[in-house]
Amino acid sequence: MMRFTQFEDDAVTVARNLLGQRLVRVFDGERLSGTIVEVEAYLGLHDAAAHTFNGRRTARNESMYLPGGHAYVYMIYGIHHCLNVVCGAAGDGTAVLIRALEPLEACETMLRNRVGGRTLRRELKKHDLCSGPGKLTQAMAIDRDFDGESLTDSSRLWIEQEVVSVAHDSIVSSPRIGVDYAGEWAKEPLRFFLRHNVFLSC
DNA sequence: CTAAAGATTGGCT
DNA sequence: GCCAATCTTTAGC
Repeated sequence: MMRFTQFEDDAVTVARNLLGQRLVRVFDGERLSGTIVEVEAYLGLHDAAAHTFNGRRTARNESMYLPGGHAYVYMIYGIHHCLNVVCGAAGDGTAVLIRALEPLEACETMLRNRVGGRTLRRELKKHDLCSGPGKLTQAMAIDRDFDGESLTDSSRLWIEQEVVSVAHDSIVSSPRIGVDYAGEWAKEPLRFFLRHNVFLSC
């Protein structure tokens, strides 16, 4: 197994390279994992959709200024957590949001985590497990405690390099989701996902 | 101090 | 397609 460590590139490069790699979380001594199938790039201080826009620096987004390879985890809508991988050099404020996974290992545990957090009435299918940024963090029990975690050193959260890389022409791009407040930046094709994949958020 | 909004999700019409 | 849930963060006064 090779750990993925190429986090120092720009966010778009990292975003594209992360597709097809495996996010691994050790939870209660068990390996939970999934293939990354959907991501979004946030380009830093000049990107109106990024939390670091205009150099904004607060307690919440501080870890987004760490060197590439660290996690930036924040709570959204008071309910969900979102997992980002910081890119570039220290101070860049760039990151990639992990938006969806194809569940691979310990699906039963991830299912339990999903149902446990909030009561769901309908039965959860495999494609409902990690098909959104808030869903995958709930399935993998990732919260603010992981903010600033080093994905190159951590023994509970990291990314593994798959042997076979994703074909260039199977990567599709679109505008990012839920960033309408960002004006022209909302239109930039900075969401990347695997074509025809069943496990996407939308 | 107060208010408003948010890189979402699930349930209901 | 619409809307509530739920609460932290941030901007503004």
